[in-house]
Amino acid sequence: MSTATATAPTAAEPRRAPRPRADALRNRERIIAAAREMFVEEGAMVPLDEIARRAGIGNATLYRHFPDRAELITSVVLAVMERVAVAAETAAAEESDAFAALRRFVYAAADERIGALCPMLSEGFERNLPELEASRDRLDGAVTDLMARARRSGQLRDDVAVGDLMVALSQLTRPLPGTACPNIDQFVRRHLQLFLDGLQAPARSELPGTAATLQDLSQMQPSAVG
Amino acid sequence: MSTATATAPTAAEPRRAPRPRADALRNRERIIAAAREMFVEEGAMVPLDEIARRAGIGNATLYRHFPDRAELITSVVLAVMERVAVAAETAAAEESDAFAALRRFVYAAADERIGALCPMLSEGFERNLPELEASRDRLDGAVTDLMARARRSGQLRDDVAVGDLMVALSQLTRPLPGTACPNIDQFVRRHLQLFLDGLQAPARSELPGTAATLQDLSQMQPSAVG
Amino acid sequence: MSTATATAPTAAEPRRAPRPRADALRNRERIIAAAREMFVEEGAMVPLDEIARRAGIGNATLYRHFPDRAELITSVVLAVMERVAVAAETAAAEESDAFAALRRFVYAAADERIGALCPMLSEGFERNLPELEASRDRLDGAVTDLMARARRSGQLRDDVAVGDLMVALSQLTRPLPGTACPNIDQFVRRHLQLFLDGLQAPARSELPGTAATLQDLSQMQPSAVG
Amino acid sequence: MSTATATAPTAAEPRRAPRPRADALRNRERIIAAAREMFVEEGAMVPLDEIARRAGIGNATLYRHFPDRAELITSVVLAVMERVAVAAETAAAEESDAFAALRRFVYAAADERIGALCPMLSEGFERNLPELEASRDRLDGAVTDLMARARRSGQLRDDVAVGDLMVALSQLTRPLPGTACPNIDQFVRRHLQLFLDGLQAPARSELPGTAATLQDLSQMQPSAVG
DNA sequence: TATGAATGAGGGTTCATTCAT
DNA sequence: TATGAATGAACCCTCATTCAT
Repeated sequence: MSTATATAPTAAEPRRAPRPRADALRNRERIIAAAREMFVEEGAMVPLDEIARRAGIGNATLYRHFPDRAELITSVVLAVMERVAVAAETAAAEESDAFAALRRFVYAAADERIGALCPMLSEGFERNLPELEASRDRLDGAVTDLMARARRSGQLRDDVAVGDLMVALSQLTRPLPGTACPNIDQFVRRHLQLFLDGLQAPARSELPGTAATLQDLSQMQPSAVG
Repeated sequence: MSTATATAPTAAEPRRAPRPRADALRNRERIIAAAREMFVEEGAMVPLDEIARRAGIGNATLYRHFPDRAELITSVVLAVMERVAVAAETAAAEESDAFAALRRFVYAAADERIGALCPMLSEGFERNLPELEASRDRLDGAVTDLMARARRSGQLRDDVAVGDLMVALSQLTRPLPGTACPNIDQFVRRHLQLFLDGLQAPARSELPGTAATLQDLSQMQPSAVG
Repeated sequence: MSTATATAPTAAEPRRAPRPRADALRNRERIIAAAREMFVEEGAMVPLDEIARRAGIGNATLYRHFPDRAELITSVVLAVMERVAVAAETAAAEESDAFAALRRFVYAAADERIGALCPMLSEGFERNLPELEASRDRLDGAVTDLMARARRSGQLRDDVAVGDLMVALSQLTRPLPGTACPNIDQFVRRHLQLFLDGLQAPARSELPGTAATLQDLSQMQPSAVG
Repeated sequence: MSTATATAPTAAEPRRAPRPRADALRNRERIIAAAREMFVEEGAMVPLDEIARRAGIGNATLYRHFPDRAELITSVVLAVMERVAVAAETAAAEESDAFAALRRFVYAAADERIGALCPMLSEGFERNLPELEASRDRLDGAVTDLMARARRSGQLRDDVAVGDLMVALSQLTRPLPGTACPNIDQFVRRHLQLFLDGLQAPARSELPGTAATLQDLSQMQPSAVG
């Protein structure tokens, strides 16, 4: 990326990414914010024109920034993942009790609408982009640390891994398409808490199957569909 | 279902429902079965023509049986709800241990693809149809019984209600649209087990909000959307 | 195609092309006719909606018959090629003088708007469809015969082949996109006549390059485009 | 072009055209060159952004020089017409035999991609611009001279005029849109030669219709289109 | 002036729904 | 009744053109 010299292009580099314009950047952020909201509220299939309208821009501008829906979804996923990773790191840093930190992260992730990440498990989603893998690894690392600490303190059962937490968390907070009823949130909190209780040590049961990391999830290939 | 008596036309009602033909009934069942499969595999927005094709009938035939998508969804929800209610009753009848019965129901509901019920929470879904309410009450009653019994035996925490279980169950087993990866099932089992562990008494935390019945969920009105 | 038994499907063939409906066939013909006119008048890039409107049908109906523009172009090319082949055979049958037959064919082809065939030389046009090859071979055979006869009678120069005639004929009669000026036709007649005069024996010059058949033209692959 | 004197601002005309900057002129030429190439390769409907990119400039710069596609086409037509006129004059000057000069011109025009002139016959093309008429007259004059000389020498038939030659020449060399197959050129040479043979005296037939000048062609108004 | 970005209008295509056989 | 066909509305996307840097 040559970030150091990026702002001073020499004659040897003729016109290479000549500094993104301020309003373009602002538009890009607006689009991602609008898309995140609408993905959460309406599902990943909302008309892109609606997103553009919510972002207050023309439809073609959206296409300039994100050539197709996949690109937009990827960018939203990236943005959410970053925010959730930050939440995990913040929880670890600011909470002294290990399980309290885990709980705080879970609620923070819900607030960040982590359910918006679920399109990344869909068919056709490109899981292997470098940026995405980097962000995923960052999130994975932060949550792994949170869980390891809780496990060391004897509060988290041994037989669960990051994948268990993240997928259940995503599913439990997943938005109902077409349902923008705010009441649902209070129920989600209860489900999360019950799930957290189930995560506590000592384990009250033996889990079927095996634990999974985020990488495992990323590797899962969707089966062919007729 | 009780179709035998319900449709028997008396002499006083001249031809109100002129006897559904055998093949028509078979078609109706085929459509519902195909729709349930495809809702689970592809989401509730699959093209109706695809459902018709999977059911092996013409598209217009589908419309004869179900005038629009909502009708079809309602019928599928009804069918699933019936099957899940039966599963609850069976679990109660055949399992001696109260929490084992609850667990068996949870897994049976997962097998019945209870996640396909989630469209009933969507905007535009008509929750107040008599048939639907009857079926919902039956399911509610059966699960309430299961939970009451488990609570009486001291195995289920006091602060949870049917709505908590059913919504979380639906969410955790909810299919990923466009993702037909079978691996996901093994993870779902783990999540359900962890959730069940969180349901056990003694309660390991104090739940936020209040417990909800299925009736409460049905009353929730989706907020207006621009 | 099993045309003989097509109207009486046995139980052994469950629903295989259950007889095309009369109005569907009529629509198909209307679309092809409208498309041919508009391709000739406006070029191959006319909006398909315009074709549908000219054909007096809805736009989606056009897509039911021809899934994309390529399919439609292929069908139009086929139809024109058939008509032109018939014209060649008719000219051969009804004209006693060999060169007169050739001339009659050339003018008939112009009247059939053979210039509408030119899209078949465009990039992305699928040249290798069986039906297309059959039609092309029929046309090639008919014109080859016409030319052979004229050559035997000493009226046609030896160094020209079917490809020379057909491509020049297509180009000279090619419609000007956006130009529906009828005056142009009288000029086209002059050009065709001049070209025919150039085809007469004895040859007034030595032609560069080599003669080409229609097959040769079909084999030409368009080079990659940046 | 006579740019030197035409744009020299006198003291009486205060800054009517404030001296075109060197790089602006260079850009203008680049655009025309790029447009000519792409019109020939891809047809007159290529996206203007593509032309700008091929020319190595921004899209808005193209619009500064040519407010719309029509202006650009006009300029390209002008440029090509100039080059073809020069070719005609050169052929007349350097070739002693009259018909050889005509033949040389025909091939030179093909090399100059005279087929790129065909948009000038399209609907919406503004034929009556002074510059265009001047250029057209120059070309007309040069070709008329060539033909007159060949006619005087008894090598060119009497019943053809400039319009016959130029339109046929344009059509026969016209590029196939989307087809950049180089093989076609060898065939074009054959067609041109055959056409030239048809032009030779003595006339082998009587031509239908009447001969046309370039002016006649310019006068032809496209008929109204639905 | 040259440029990247923004935009609205329009074309291609799909899909829920209706029609006619 | 069951069906293939027809339809228009809506979505995605492109492109000519304008705006702001």
